[in-house]
Amino acid sequence: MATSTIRDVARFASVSVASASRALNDHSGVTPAMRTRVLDAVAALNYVPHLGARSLSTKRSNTIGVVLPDLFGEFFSEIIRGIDYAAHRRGLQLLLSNMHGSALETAAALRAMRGRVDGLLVMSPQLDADFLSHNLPKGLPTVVMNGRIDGALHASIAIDNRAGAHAAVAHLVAQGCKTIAHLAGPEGNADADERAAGFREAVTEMLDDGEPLIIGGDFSEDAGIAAGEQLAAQYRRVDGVFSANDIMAIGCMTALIEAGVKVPGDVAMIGFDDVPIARYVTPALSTMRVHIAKLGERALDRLIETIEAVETDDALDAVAEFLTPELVVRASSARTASATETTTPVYREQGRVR
Amino acid sequence: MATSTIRDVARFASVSVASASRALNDHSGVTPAMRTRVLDAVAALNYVPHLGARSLSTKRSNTIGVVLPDLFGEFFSEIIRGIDYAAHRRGLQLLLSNMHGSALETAAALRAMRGRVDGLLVMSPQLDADFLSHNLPKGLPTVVMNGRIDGALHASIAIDNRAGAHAAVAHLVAQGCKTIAHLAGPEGNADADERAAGFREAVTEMLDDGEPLIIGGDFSEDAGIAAGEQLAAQYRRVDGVFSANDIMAIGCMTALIEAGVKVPGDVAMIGFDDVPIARYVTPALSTMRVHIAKLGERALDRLIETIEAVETDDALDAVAEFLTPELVVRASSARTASATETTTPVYREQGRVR
DNA sequence: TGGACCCATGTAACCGGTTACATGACTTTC
DNA sequence: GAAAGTCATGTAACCGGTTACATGGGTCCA
Repeated sequence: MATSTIRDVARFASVSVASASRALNDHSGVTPAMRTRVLDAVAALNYVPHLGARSLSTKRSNTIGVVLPDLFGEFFSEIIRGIDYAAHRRGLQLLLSNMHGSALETAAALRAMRGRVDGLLVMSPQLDADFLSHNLPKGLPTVVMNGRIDGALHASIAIDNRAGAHAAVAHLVAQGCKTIAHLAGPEGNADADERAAGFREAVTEMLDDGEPLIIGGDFSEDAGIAAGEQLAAQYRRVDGVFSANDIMAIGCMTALIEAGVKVPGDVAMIGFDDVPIARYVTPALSTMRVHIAKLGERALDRLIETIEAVETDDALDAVAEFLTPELVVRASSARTASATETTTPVYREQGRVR
Repeated sequence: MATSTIRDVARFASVSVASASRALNDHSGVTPAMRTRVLDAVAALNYVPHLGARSLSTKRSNTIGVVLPDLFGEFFSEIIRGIDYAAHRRGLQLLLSNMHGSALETAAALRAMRGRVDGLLVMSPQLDADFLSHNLPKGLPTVVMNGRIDGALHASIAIDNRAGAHAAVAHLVAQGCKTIAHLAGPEGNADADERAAGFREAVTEMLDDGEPLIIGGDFSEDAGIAAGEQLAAQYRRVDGVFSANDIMAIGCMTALIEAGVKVPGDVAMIGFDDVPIARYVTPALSTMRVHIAKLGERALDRLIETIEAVETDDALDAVAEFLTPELVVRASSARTASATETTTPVYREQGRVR
């Protein structure tokens, strides 16, 4: 049985297509008799509306486009979860497009959204504003997630990496650290760069000797291990490490401990992200928790606002919004017995989580 | 500037819409002159084709619908990653629809795919075949992932949970375990039920006393902890535990160790899934690795085959395909020093992974 | 030179919905 | 009882593409 159209339904019920459409969409001014006739026909023919056709004429797809770069596992699922949660509440669907690879391909992915979505959520830590404004289908409401701030062209929402770095350093200092090193992420990655910048600022601000000590990395566990080995071998003693992400922190810890350096006794360690593994390693890793699902959720909410603003012709200026990471203190940074200093927003765990 | 249509392009280039369309789609029989005129117009107007309209007339959306239940983090991202990987290779996009909640809602999600996708990937460990065949838009190629086998109605692909359970039990037996308990997942969940069934079979087959010992659980860490406490307190000594998933296994291990029971000394432990955390806990958790990304990838590949078969009117019967989990031996099950028995497909790690 | 053929281009129908507007039956009102 | 108003229903245009078929200019060959 070929799938049936609304005209089939209309014919079967001996009414016009307009009436069928009205009955289906609960329009006002439809006789109960008419409604039941149409619905009977729908049931008889097992009719399912063709949403592509519908959105062509209504100019509404009830779909949000999501364009993401290649993301590390947890990050990806969490951001989608957040977006999906907010989308689901509103009966929206998600058109997903991962962009592995070239800018050309990314441009194609963005174009491919035209006429299929009501709005766009783009995450592009490595793409600049210029590229975006050039390749985004004009007139499509867009919210940029976690990207470089682009001069009020689009609404954006991002992690406040600088503030996070500050809080991390402040915590280490409060633990009594005097010489703090930063294990950096890949250069060119916006998050990594901002965390490094925040680290520099915080260190020059809070420590006297103030020579910002930065070790290169690339977010991988191996980079962390390399850094740990390097630190262990080094003459100059570092007593605190702020890693740009948790994975490197874990690698670094492993290498340090293997080399006989005590964590947190000799070196206090703090990461960034709060990946699930962080609380399972030994010692459990202190970190700056990034509520990544919330980032996605908030992004979708703002996108909806933007879409509605466009519809009502309200000018809504594209403010940048930030989510502040929260300090999570665990064993890896507890150098002093009185490790109960309170830095800005502190989340202290009681026992097991979840 | 309102976004322009192909008619605008045609007008601007002073040609017909048909010619414009042909030029845009690289059809044969288009003069180079014509082509450049059209492309110039496209550039001048910054035209981007409306893919919704295109798919309406071509009956091809180049999009695959993906309907998933609420999934635990890693699982979700991995399956999407696999699907995306295979989809990306073919220039396909993904329309994502998570179904939290009711069957009614799920039915709606499935219907909402009509006219927007070329095929459907459905994962439904808790839905039965009847429901599916009733609510899937008829005539839409579909592959069921990890669901109950439904009598050749749709192609399906799933984890071979039975085989996995067998392998796990066989491994424990090879380690010298005499009394093995199964920490089960939630009843009604297909994966959980199959793993429990496999456990029963394996135990009655391999152990003499053969009374299958099953502890209820729900895949959560808390359930694992409860089970661990129960086991530690119990009179009858269990010397091996096969948990229906890793999370419960970890909880169980934690509770056992806390109660003074040695793992693997007193009780050998093996999980299922191989979540990333498994290798970070102490002792590292032996488990049945499920290559979940591959499941998604393979599902998409098969969906494409199905779609192509439909197009060429080839009858392609709906075979069920299985992915066999591989045994990963880590510390938690290494009871004997000579813990080098080889069960079916064994993956033995050398040092750190990734 | 004229008919057959080729081929680039144009015209218009179509995909499957929605909706502005026209129509006509039925009330209401004086 | 006719004019005005209401309201359910139908007709047809439209959303923005693609494509079957018609058209007509040019080449080829007898």
